Amino acid sequence: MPTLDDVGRAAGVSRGTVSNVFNRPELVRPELRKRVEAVARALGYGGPDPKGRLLKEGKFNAVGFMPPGAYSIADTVRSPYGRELVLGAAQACDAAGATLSLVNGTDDTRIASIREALVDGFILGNAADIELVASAKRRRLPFVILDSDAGPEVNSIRIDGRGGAIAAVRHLAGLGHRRFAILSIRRTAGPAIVHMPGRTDRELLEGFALDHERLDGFRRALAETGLSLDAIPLIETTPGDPRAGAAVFDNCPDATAIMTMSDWQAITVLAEAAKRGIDVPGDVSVTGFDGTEEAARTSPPLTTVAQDIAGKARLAAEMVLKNTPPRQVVLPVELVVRGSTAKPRL
Amino acid sequence: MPTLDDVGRAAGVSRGTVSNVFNRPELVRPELRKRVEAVARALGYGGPDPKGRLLKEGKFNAVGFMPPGAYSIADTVRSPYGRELVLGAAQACDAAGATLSLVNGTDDTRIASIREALVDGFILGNAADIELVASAKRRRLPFVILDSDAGPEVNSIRIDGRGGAIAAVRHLAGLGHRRFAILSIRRTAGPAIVHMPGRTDRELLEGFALDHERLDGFRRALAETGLSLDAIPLIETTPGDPRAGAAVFDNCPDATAIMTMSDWQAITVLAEAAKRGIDVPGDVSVTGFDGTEEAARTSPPLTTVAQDIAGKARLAAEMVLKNTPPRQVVLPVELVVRGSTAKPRL
DNA sequence: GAAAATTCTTGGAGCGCTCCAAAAAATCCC
DNA sequence: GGGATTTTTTGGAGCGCTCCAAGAATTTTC
Repeated sequence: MPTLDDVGRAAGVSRGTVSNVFNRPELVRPELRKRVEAVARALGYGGPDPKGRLLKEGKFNAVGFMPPGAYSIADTVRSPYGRELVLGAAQACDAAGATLSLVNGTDDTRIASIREALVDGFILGNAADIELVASAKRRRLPFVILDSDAGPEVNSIRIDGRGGAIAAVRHLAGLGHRRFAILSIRRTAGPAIVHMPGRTDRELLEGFALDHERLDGFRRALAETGLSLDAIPLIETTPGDPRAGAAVFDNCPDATAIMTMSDWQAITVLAEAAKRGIDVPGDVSVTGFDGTEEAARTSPPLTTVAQDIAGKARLAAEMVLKNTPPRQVVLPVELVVRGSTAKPRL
Repeated sequence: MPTLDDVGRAAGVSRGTVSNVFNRPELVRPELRKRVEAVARALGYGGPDPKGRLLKEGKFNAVGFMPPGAYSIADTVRSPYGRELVLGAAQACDAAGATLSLVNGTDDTRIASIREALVDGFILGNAADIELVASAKRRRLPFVILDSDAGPEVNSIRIDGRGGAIAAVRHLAGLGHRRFAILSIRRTAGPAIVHMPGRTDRELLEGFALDHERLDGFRRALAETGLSLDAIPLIETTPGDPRAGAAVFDNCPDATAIMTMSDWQAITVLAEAAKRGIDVPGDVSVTGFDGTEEAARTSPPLTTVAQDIAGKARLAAEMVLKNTPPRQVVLPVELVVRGSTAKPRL
C-alpha cells in the first residue's frame, strides 16, 4: 500500500505537496496537481490513510456504545428497548456527523474493549459492573452511564424507576386490584427465579440498580393500600425469555394484576395468556415498562410505564460528544393507560 | 494527557519499559513494575493510547456499515429490514470480537465518510451510487455491496428478487387472482408516485436494481397467466410511508391482490385495510417481501417472500473481516404463505 | 572469582500523516 | 533589470506507540 512519500517520490515532489493535493488542492499549481493526481492513480494510491491523520488530530469522531449488562450487540439490536437505545444514539451521531461504534464485549473482554476502543467516549448501557466504570474512568474519556448512578463525578442518565413503579401500582390498586404478581428482570442468563410469598427479605437475586429501585417503588405503593410486598410472588426472568409468561401463570394463578419491568416481558405474558385462554384484562391485568412501540400494538394494547428511550440515548450521545461537565440526569416516566388493565372481575 | 514517555521520565525508566509494564508485565522485574505502575497512577496515565498502537498495527478491527440509499443510521435501525441487517452484521462482529461502526452519511458526506472511516472494510447497504462504489474501491479496503451487483471485481450479496416476485405472482394467480396492484419502493424521499395502467413504458421512476429486478419478475410471471404488467397500477412509496396503504386503496379499488416489495409496506396496507373495513384476505389479498418478524405477527399474518436478512449481513461482515477474494453471492428467497392471501371473492 | 548464561532495560526506527516556518519559484512594479 | 511581493513547494518535527537488536545488570556455573 503506497504512502504519501511513495507518491511524492514517484512524482518528483515532496510528501507535503502530495498531502496538499489531497487536502488543500487550491494550494497547488493546477498542472502540478494534475501530474501528482495522475501518479497517485497510477500507483493505486487512494488518498491519505486516516490512520496517519488520526494520530495527529487525536479525535476519532466516534461514540462507543457498550450494551447493558451481559448482553451482546446482537441482543441489544434485537430487543425493543435496546433497539430504541441504539436508535437514539444513532440520531445524535447522525446529527453530529459522528460514527456510532457498537463495541463488542463478552464478559471477560469488556474491560479490554473499553481500553482499546477507537472512540472519543462511551455510552455504557448499564454499568452494573464497578470494574467497567473504573476502566472507563481510567481511559479518561467522557462516558455516560445509563440507568444507574455512579456518583457525582460520573455522567449518568436514569429514569425515575421508583416513580414509574408507584404509578403502576396506584393505577391498578385504584382499579380495585389486591392480588398482584411481579415480574422482574433477571440480568444474567438462566431460567426463571421464583420467590413465593412469605419471605421477608424481599430482594432480587439478580438485578440492576434500576430493578431494585422499581421493586422499592412497588413496595412503597403497595404499602399505601395496606399490602405488603412480602405477600406477593416475585419472579425474575431474562427480558426475552419466552417462558416468562408460563412462569407467571404457573406460579401465580390467583393474581389479578401482573406488573412487569419491561414491555418485552409483558408481551410474553400476553402471548401466554392468549394461549391459555386467559382473558386480558378480563381475568388479569398486565402492565409493561418502557413504552416501546411494540407495546402499543399488542392486543390488547399494553398499559405501560413509558420513558423516552431514544431521547435518553440521544442525550447520552450528546453528552459524550460535547464532553460536558459531569451531571446526573433523572428523566421522568409516564404511565400510559391502554387496554391491558381494567377492574378485576368480582 | 500524559504519554508513555512522560511516565517513563517521571519513573526514571525508559518508554520501552513503561510499555512493557502495560503490555507484557511478565518481562519487567516486579518491584520496578510496581514502581512504574504507581507513577502512572499518580500521573493519571490510563494505559497506552490505542491511537499510537493503531498506527503501528494498522488494523482497526472494525467493520463499517453504511445504510442503504439515502437512509440514515436511525432510519435503518428503525426499519424492520434495516434492523435485521444491523443485527446480522452485529452477530458476525460479536463472533469475531470486532466493532461494528455505523457510518454516518448524508448524501453529500457519504463519499467523505468512506474515505475517512476508521474501519477495515465496509458493508454498503445498497450502493445504487456508482460514485460510492468508486470511492470504496479507491480506499482499497474490502467491501461488500448488498442487494446490487457491481461486477465481478466487487463483492456483492443479493437475493433472488426476480424469483421471489415470480413466486408471489404464481401463488396469487394460482388462487385465482387476476386484478393486481403493485406497491414498489420509492428510494428517495417524497410522496407516493402513482403510475396508472395504460402506459407501456412500465418502469420505476425511483428504484434500486433490486426493485427493477422484482418488477421484472412480476412482469414475467404475470405474462404466464396472460396478464400484462402494463394493465396493472404501479405505485412507488417510501418504505415507512404510513400513507402507502391509502395510496393503494384510493387508486386501485378493483384490485383483489396487492403485491408489495417490503413487509413494512404490506403492514401499512393491512393497517389501512383494517381502518377502511376492507377484509384481508376476504376482499383483498396482500403479500409482503423480506420475511421480517413483524410479518408473522400482523393480523392476519402476512404471506411474504422471505429472505435471511440477518444471514445476508452476517455473511457480508464475514467477507469483510476475512477479506475473501471477490465473489457475487445470490441468496435464495422462499415464499411463506400465511393468512393474508386467499382465493378472491367471486 | 571470573566467565558464561540469563534476565532486564534501553532507545532508535518506524508506522502515515499534518502542520508550519522557511526556502524556492514565479510574478509584479517602477 | 532588479528588488519587492506573492505564490508554491519543501522537509523537519511531532503525534504515541510497538518492536527489536543491543547493551546493562544480575544470576549461575565451575
